[in-house]
Amino acid sequence: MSTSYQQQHKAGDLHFLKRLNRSAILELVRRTPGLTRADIASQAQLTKATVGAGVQSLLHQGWLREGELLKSSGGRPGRALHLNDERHVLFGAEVGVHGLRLVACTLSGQVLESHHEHLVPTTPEVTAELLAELLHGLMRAHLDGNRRCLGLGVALPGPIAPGKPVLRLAPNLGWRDIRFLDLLRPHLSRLEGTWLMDNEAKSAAFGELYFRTGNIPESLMYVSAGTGIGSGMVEGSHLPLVARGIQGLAGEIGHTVLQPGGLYCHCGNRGCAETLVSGWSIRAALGIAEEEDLIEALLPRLNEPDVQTTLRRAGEALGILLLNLHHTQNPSEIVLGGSLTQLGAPLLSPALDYFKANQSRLLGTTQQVPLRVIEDSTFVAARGAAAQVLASIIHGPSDLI
Amino acid sequence: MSTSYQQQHKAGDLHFLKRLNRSAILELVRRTPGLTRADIASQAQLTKATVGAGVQSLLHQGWLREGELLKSSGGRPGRALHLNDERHVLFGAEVGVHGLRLVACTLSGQVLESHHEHLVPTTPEVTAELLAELLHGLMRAHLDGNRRCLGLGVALPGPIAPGKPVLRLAPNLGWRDIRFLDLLRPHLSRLEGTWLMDNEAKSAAFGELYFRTGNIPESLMYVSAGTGIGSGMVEGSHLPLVARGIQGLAGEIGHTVLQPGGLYCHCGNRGCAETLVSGWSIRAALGIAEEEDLIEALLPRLNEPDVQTTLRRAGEALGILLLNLHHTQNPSEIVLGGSLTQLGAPLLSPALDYFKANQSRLLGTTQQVPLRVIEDSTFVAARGAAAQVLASIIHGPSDLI
DNA sequence: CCGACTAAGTTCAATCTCTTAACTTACTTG
DNA sequence: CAAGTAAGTTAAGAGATTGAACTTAGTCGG
Repeated sequence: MSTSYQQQHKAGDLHFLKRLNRSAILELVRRTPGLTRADIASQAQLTKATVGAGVQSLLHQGWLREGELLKSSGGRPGRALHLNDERHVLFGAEVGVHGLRLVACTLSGQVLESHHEHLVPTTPEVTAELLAELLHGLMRAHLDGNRRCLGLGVALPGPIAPGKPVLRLAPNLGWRDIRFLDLLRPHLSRLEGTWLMDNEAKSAAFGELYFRTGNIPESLMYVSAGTGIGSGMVEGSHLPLVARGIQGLAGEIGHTVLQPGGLYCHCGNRGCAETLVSGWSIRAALGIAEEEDLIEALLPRLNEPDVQTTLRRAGEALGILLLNLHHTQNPSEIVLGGSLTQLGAPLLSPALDYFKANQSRLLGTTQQVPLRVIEDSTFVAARGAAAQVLASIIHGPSDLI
Repeated sequence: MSTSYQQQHKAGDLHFLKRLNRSAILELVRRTPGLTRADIASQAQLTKATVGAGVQSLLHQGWLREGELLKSSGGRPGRALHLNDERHVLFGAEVGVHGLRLVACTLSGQVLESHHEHLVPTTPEVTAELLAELLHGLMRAHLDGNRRCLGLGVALPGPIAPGKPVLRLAPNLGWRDIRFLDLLRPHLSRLEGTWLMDNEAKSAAFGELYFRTGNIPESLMYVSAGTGIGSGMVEGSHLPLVARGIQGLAGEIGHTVLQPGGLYCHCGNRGCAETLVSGWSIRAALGIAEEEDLIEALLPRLNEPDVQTTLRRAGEALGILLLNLHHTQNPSEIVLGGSLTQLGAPLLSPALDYFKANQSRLLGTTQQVPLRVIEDSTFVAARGAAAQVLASIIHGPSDLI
């Protein structure tokens, strides 16, 4: 699992304990807005006195705010506590194959502003400079002296070296071994806080789990179907961890083999999932040029038989892929995003049908794993990267809490 | 991930902190035998005073023992610390399709005694009674008043309901929804400590990672190739967590689809990995009856062309399975066990060759993921279940530390 | 309208754990 | 054999949580 911010703390002192309790309080309110001090005390197994002191300091530092007085249940009514969305800002960005996406968002994950710049990234250096410029615009608008910047997260379309901020490979950008944050830093010296980068599907998965309130799934898998196909798995409701693998290859489901002896993939192997379902394989099957936008080109053609056949076959492969993930990692919830979801039923129905028909074969349960499709996932990864910044501060070694 | 013993502690008091530090000290010595108090202090970021007090209490309770005086490096020589293997005992058992396996082992994972009872389990009740009887033998031999029993772990051949001690399904035993510990308990009232049960591949994976000393891999996947085929994934060197999934289906790689439209599997779906590589599919392909021991039947026939073809095809499927796991979860290390490994090169060479040939395609690195084959994995799962007992005590809410 | 009741939140002395700093122990080196 | 160095111990002090008493702020019933 090993997320970058995971505490190496095997042991701790009193200061560590204090921070642990502060972050536990903050987490409880984050996940269940409107909790009272008394609720926190009973849920976190702390005394009223400790919670009182902790809440006091979190209020003072602008992490929490007091809300309405709750209905009394016979005694003194409790005071609702909420995240204070006014005093901090998180920045998230995604470098995609077809553009840059940026968000500024609050502690609770509310997007203050987003921006989508359509372009085909060229070199890492030029892309970093452009992204920095766009980020400057967001910073000007939201760092007005009232808000403190907590940091920047960048999502990238490829595996990241674990432990090091290095993009190992982005086949669809033609990039390899890029220290993208280092390219960004000279242009953004005034952006303070935590800087991090991650794979886009992993950032997206993290954000989808982390910003949720109420009933939190134990784990969540995000499947990103675009030019390539990748996934991110997040587990643990308290401190969600992202599965990375020793080389950052966890989630490279596009290169799992579904058809032994099948078509050659750009990775050199045969029968990879991406040869069956991916933006590039659909382009290849239908002869759509790189310059054209795949979705725009296909949406008017969905009634054509060859388009339908291609999408149905791709959808069937996607269904198998989803079922294989179910039997390999069995996430509590699957979220399907990426540009291909915009193609709708012709692609998705065969996938969802296969998954639904087969997911309960082993156990014979009626319990179904929820599978949610996000039609517009434009900012999901960028927002997820911002979520990772917040988590790194709440659970990491930072002293802001 | 969510192992049963994972602390729900979101917050803690001073007593919790003390236990955390004690368990950190114990973990450090466990992973690096021969550490001195000074080494622990620097590695755990604690002061000499805290470590001194912690070690004192762990010595007193029989967890640690003082060893030899180390070579001085100019000043007072440090005193080596080791796990005390004399004062505690862990019991582990596995209910397999072809027999019961039991071990008694020490804190450091050393097997004091093991027993393999060849039989085909009948009903859960009868099996539990027999297992209890065999365990009584081990208890008599090793609970001599000098040792305290820390608990019992039972490994079972099927998915376990997460959070509940229920075996959801064991297709090769014909069992379903069995509370095996509840069946065992009436016969073993004198076996004190933590009781737990888990899937055999998950127990095996856990034990292979947990009892290792020195350089610990960040994660480890155990692939169990026997009558069926399953896997277990463990991550995190400090507190290793076992991936289970929301229904306990994580690791059911035998039912990932490798051949769309392929043969029917007993689960009802088509083209599952188990239809290509598993004890039962090899039996089916070669017409070997259930009554015969598969390995004994095949070992003399390895030169026959149809046996070679069958095993080569199965091996190729196993290779694809391993590569898919590499691209889905990317473990730091893969361990291959289960009875089929005894078939040797005819099955394994195609698998290992395919994996080695393809694992570095994406990144183009020279770094290879180590893949180790265990020829005799008889007691791996039982010992792993014992490891899980130890972990549940060191990291769990128990007050023995 | 008012007093009894209940539960939320606060205050403060007590308790517990870690830390700092001085001290003791034990071996190496010249 | 004395100086030097590092391991390990001890005792006073600092800091965080706790428990109990207390204050606050509602509801409920007469």
